[in-house]
Amino acid sequence: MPELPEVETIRRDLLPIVAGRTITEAWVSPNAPRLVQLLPPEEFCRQIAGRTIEDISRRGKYLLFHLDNGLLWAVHLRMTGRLLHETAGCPESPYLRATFHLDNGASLCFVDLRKFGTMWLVDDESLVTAKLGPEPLSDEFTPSYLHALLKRRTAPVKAALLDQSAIAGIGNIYADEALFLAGISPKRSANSLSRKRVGRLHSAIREALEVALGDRGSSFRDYLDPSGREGGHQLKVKVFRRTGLPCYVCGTPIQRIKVAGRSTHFCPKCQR
DNA sequence: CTTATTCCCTGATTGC
DNA sequence: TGCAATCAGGGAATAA
Repeated sequence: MPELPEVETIRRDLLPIVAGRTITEAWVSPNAPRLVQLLPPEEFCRQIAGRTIEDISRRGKYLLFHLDNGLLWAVHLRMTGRLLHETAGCPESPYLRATFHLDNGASLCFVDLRKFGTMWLVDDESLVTAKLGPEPLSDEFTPSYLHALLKRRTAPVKAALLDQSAIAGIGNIYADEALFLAGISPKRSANSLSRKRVGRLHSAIREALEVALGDRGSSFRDYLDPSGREGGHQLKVKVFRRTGLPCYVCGTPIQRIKVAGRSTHFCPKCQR
């Protein structure tokens, strides 16, 4: 599940190898009817062909390719999407959903087992990212912002962290990790946290994301970088998918419960 | 406005 | 062992 650290790793890897490259031909699988949003797939392919990639940015979990005529190619990998860079065409795969051939013979190959991934070709970024909250690693994301946000919510604090309109880019892995680092139970109602605890949570969110970014993200099941390599942070998580294993701090077995409809891992002793 | 639920999709996992 | 039911999960849509 690519979250902010994984998507940012993809962005950083791809930028130097595709910036300045022109997409010579695009193909979308007829077996991926929901992949391309807002445009018929044929029209999407026709419009993106001939465009040069000038830059790549990221907003939350969205990867944004800036094209030479001002159009934006936005990609969301959702659960199982991968954007692979191949130097000699896309290998056969039953899960290959779209291909983008470049003018140097390389290709970007969109592979997505579960077909939840989506992409857009738009002239206005806000058509895709308008509802997103601030970037958690930006100056805009302050302890005061987080405090005000949590104060008006009665849902569990984890639900607030997963809400992309509140904070952009946190998913199930880093919500659990941040709450462990902050020593806060994922079940706690968001508005019950003191300002001091919110301050700790703010730092913990940044810590969890920055360390994971340094490890090139986490590969629990599906995530691979553009070269097909795994990230490294799955080996360092404190609670995520460590159900029954001892907490690194106190030795108490890590518990798994459902919060906000998502499996949630936490230490019942360290997180109150 | 917020919150809870359902749906999409398919391989992996669980349960009888 | 075998096969069916359930799970996993981001986010849109829907309902309350």
